[in-house]
Order: sequence, then structure tokens, then C-alpha cells
Amino acid sequence: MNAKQFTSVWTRDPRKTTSPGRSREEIVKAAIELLDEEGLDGLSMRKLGAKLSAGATSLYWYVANKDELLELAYDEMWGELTVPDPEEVGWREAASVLAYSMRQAMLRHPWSADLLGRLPALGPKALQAADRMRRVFATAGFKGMDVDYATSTVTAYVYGTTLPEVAWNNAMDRHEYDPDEMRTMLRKAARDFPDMLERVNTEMYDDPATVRAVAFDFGLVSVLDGLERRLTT
Amino acid sequence: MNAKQFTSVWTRDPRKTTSPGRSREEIVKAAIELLDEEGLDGLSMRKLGAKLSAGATSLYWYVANKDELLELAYDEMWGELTVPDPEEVGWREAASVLAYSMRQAMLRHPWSADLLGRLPALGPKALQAADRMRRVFATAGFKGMDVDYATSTVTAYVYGTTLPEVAWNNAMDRHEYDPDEMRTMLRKAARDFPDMLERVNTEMYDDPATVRAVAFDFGLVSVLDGLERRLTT
DNA sequence: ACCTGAACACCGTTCAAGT
DNA sequence: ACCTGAACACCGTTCAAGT
Repeated sequence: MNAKQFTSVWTRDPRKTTSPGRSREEIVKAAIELLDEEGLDGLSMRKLGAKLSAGATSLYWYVANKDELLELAYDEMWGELTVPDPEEVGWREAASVLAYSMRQAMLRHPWSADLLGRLPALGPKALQAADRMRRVFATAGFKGMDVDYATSTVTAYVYGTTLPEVAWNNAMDRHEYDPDEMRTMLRKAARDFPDMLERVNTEMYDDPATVRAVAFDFGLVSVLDGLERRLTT
Repeated sequence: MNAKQFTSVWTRDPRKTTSPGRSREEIVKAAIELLDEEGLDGLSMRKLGAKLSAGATSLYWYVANKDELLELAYDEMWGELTVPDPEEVGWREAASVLAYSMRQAMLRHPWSADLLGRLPALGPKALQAADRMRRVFATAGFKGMDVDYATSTVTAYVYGTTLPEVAWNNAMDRHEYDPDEMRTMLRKAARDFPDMLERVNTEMYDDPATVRAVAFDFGLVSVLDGLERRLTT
């Protein structure tokens, strides 16, 4: 009966921000820098401590544990989304801009892709973003739960496209990227799949960024078309 | 000029499978069991060694490092997808079944959500699944690159919906889940967002599984509708 | 109120040594 | 050909002790 409480940074009251010493914001900012530069594995309490010229364990005064620190960093990234006012630009345009800015935020902070499947986004900035997104689809004309369904359909699409993109970039960063090497490797891997072999020879692997941008747009338009159809029937 | 080679288990020739001693399959199987039971963090070379009653370092004879082991486990999960023959059931039905089986596979192996943003899916089973998916959209009538775009639109949708679902489940597993606790917590968090507050009172948090199933279907139908529209214009 | 270092229980991985 | 244990360089976190 007495279930343990669901705990997360967001359930706890934040420590008062007194002026002396370090601050939570400062720590989170430094953590994000480290994450951007070195990825999720690059962030350790010791390294972060050193970066702030403090003992590794000093951080535990400001943050209960590393997971909470990640929750805080994660929420910052949600704060980078821009969700236009649908009354001004129309819902389709607003949805497009939102989708693109989401993709950009994830590409800017590749570690966020690792957190998507691990931490629910319950921080204040994430909630605010979610609220503004709902507004987009509410003005589009969706009613009741359909507002939520529509919202998560497009966010799901963005997550889903950007995630493998990030995975790919990560793999490329760890090694050197050489289009020719890659091509031969894929050709070997795709030996048994004629259809796939065919497209290894396209420009897909010379200019993956452009191909992905086109692919993103194709899918986004389709998703929005599909949602629009729900409105008119 | 001499870029380092892109390395991954799949570029390397597998060791011959001689009968004595342990085998790669056995190790991967045990790894997946551990992953399913304890999650990504639960898998350590030492624990896995113990499970196979072997020294932790014995495993390095079969596998170059932990990352390769994860690549192998990841590919197994891709092997669990069922992609029906579109000639038999029609492309929409085939796409639906594929989407549902993908979602199921991810929910069965929650650790796969953590790998989606980290490892490109280049294993043989992943490639085979990708090939069969392409066939679905090729028979639907897409041409050239559009086949790939359509394919990744629906896979992206499935990733994107299932990922936060897995994240949520993970968070719930770590603590006890109590709908009432959760509700009060969310009510507090959503204090500033009236629209959101409203739906905390729905059945959404009493029976999240059903709500998610409905949401999944809503989005899937929309995505397929949107793709169908590309075919007819 | 804030910060520290030592200590604990873990990691992945290398390598010389064994059979 | 296969397996081992010791060793190295890391982790996150606790806690008594300092200012």
C-alpha cells in the first residue's frame, strides 16, 4: 500500500540559491559543456569537479546524484525549442518550425538522444514546451485527447528520425569518416540485398547530411498531411 | 588520407565456431538475458562471466570488447521483427504489422531503446529487416529514394513513440508505481499549465497502457494516411 | 553553509602466464 | 586454442572531518 515515492529532481524542492559558493546553474552549464564536447560517457563527477576547480564530491552538495544532474541538463535542452504561436503563422507552419528546432536541438546536444529512452521529460522547460506544442494542435482543430495524440505523433517522428542520425554521427566521430571505406564496408554488408546494394552507389554516402534533410522533410510533410486528414473527416 | 577504418563487429570476420569451449551465440544469449532482467547498466563483463561460470576476462576471447557484445545483442533484437509479405496482405496491413512488432520488440527489450541513439543498426538481421521493410513500400508504389524515405518515416514514428514509453517504464521500475502519488506529483508539476492539469484527471494515469495503445494507433494511421497521399498525387 | 579527502564497491580492459 | 588472475585506470557515492 505504501508505495515508495516517485523521485526525480522535480519532485524535490530546490536548495535556496544563496550567493556564495557555486550554484546549481553554474554546475549544470559546465555539465552541458562537457556533455557537448565529450558525450554522455565523457561526463564524470570527477571531471566535472575538476572543470569547476572543485573536489568531485563537492557537487553532491548541489545535486543528489548524477542522475539528477542529467535530468537538469536534459531539461535545459528542452528549453532550447522554439514553438511559434500558431495563431500568427498557422498550425502547419508552427508544427514545422517546432519539428525543425527539435531536430536541431538534438543534433546540437547528441547526448540528449541517449537520455530520451531513459529519463521521462518532466522538467519545467520540457513541460512548458509540451504545453506550447499542445496549443499548436489545439488551434489546428483537434479536440480532447486527440490534441495529445497529434502532438506526440509529430514529436515521435522527430525523435525517431533524429536518433539514428545521432547514432550514426557518434559512430563516425569515434573513428575517422572516409566515404570510400564506408562504401566498401556497406557494399560487403549489403551483399545479400540487391536493392540495398543499388543505393550504396548513390550520393547517399557522399553527402549524407543533404540526403537526411530531404528525408526529414519528406516524412514531416507526410505526417502533417496525415494529421490534416483527421481534421477534415 | 589514410583514414582509420570504420570498425564494428560487422566489419571483422567472426572467429571460427569450433565446438569446444564457449561460443559467441551462448555468450550473446546470456547477455540478452542479463539485459532483459537488469537493463543496460545491469550488464557487466564480470557479471556476465559469472553467469557463464567463467572468468570475466574469458569473454574477451570471443568478443573484442563490450561494445561489440552490445552490437551483437542489438542485432538479435532486430531479428525478432516480423515483416509480412506485402503481396499477400497488402502494403498497409504489412506496414501495420511491422510497426506493431517493432514496438513489441522494443518493449520486450527495453535496453534496445538505449542503443538506438548510440549504435547504427548494421548487423545482418537489422539489414535483412530493413530490406524486407523496403519491399513493403516498394510494392506500395514508391519509387527510387522515396522507398527509403517512406520506410524510415514509419520506423521513425515507431522509435519515437516507443522510446518515451520505455523511459517511463524504466523510471517506474526503479521506484514503485503508485497512481495516486504520481497524480499529485504531476498536478504539482503542471500547476502552471491549465490545459495539462485538466488531463491529469483523466484515466491517463490510471491505465497508461491502454491510453498508449490508442495513441500509437492514432499516430500510425495518420502516418500511413500521409504516406498514401504521396502515392496518389 | 559549504567543501574536502579517504575509502568502498564497483567498472572495462590488458597482459603475462597457465593448460 | 582457450582460460585465468593480477593489475591499471577509471567510475559513483558515502561519510567523517574540516572551515
